[in-house]
Amino acid sequence: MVRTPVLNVTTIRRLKAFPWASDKQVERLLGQMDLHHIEKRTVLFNEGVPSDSVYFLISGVVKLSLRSPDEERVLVSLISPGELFGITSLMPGMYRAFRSEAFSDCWVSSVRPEIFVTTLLDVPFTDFSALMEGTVGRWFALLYRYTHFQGSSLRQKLALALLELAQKFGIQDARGTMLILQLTHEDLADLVGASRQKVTEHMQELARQEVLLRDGRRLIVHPDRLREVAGVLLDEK
Amino acid sequence: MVRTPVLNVTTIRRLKAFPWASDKQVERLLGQMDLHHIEKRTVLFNEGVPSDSVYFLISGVVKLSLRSPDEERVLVSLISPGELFGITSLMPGMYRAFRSEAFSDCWVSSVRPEIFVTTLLDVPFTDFSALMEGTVGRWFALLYRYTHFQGSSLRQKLALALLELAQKFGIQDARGTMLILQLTHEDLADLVGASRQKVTEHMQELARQEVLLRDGRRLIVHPDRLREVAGVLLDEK
DNA sequence: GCTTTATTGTCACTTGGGTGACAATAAAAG
DNA sequence: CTTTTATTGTCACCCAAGTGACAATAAAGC
Repeated sequence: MVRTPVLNVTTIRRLKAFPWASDKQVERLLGQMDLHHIEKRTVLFNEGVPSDSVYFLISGVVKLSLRSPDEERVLVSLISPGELFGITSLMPGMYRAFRSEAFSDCWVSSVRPEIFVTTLLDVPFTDFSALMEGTVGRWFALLYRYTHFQGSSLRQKLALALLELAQKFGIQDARGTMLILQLTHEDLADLVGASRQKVTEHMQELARQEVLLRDGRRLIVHPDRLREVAGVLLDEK
Repeated sequence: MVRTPVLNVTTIRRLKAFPWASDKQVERLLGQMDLHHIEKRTVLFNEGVPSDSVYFLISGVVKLSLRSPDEERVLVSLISPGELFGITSLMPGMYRAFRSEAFSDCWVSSVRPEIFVTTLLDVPFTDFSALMEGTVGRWFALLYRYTHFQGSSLRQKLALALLELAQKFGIQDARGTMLILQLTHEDLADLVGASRQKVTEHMQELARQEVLLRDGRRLIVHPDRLREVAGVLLDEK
């Protein structure tokens, strides 16, 4: 039989979680948190599902992962006791980017993000959430790209990088999405961590397959075909 | 001569920045923001310096980069007009993780993070800042690792990953920092995006060089030597 | 303890992408 | 327009890391 851990202010302090919060705030938060025992290998949430809870790890280890284009699993991070995770739920309308599963037997607690924020910070959740999206949302997009670089070929990395550029710098054009940016192959190489020469080769290959085309030194890309090449079944905004 | 852009509520709305904020809030914020013209290739801030301002890009393109172990530049991201950047300043005591420089001629505006937060969200900056650190701080650490993976050898990636694990799961031991975690070489391979076999080879090499040692299936590492191997001149917390 | 299963160690072979070198263009600068 | 400089294209060669295959250990289960 497993002994249920005590979840009180002392426990929280020992785990060095929320060091800035007052005892009163922590107590109020604890009153709203539930407690689950999760057996090793159990999946807490999968990538793609709506983000509706913040999780707090009390004991054990939680693993965050995603699947790469070749069906391999990329281990993104291991969560240690005292850490919060699943924090995409602090931004509006987000979906889980990673799968989380118990790496060992765990005790986990969860809260609705609105309660988490309003308890620890005296501010409406929607305001906080919107500010988060406007600020750290970009970091998250970056993290998304970099984690998906793992286990991808140069070709796929290029497609992924161009996709991000298209979202940021693209304007609609009769022939596709035009990037209003003067990018050299060297810039692209620095972006995906490759050599200039190989980028040239792959860009030509992509042009030959009509995934993109060059108008002088401007690029026109086809986001849907890029998505196909990137091999990531991403439905993210 | 360059024409100074008008920075008013209409401009902000056109750039689709802070869509959640009221006209009044935006106006108050604008009153506190300054305006700079930055010429192409000018460095706004370098990695390692204290983060003390939030930046807002009005026009042009800003480039975020870092230098890899082999002195190459990794292009982390290109910022488009309407985006905020330099947001590590929203967390306490942070240093710039990336260099930011003008990729083209730019108009940039900056504010002190305290003013930014208190204007857009009615909450003390220290509270907000602490909550940010406790939540998205982890994302940032991840982003840090992944961006530094670029242009690193497997050996360096392993060192970097082990360093992160030591921070999370390490306890002091007479022989170094012991990881209280049962990690297989396959787990490590998934973490750094490599094959199991090569990880085995490199781990042996690292053990031979006394960067780490194995006690049964537990790892004991030397963070300072790992840092050396990682080749990243990181002084981060 | 003994058997089964998971993990580690080792090696030969293949391959994607790095490197250097140089030609062919295309932009800038004058 | 012409010269200079930056960018793109192409190739041969090399190397780090992936792959498959199997032996050697070490844990875990019984």
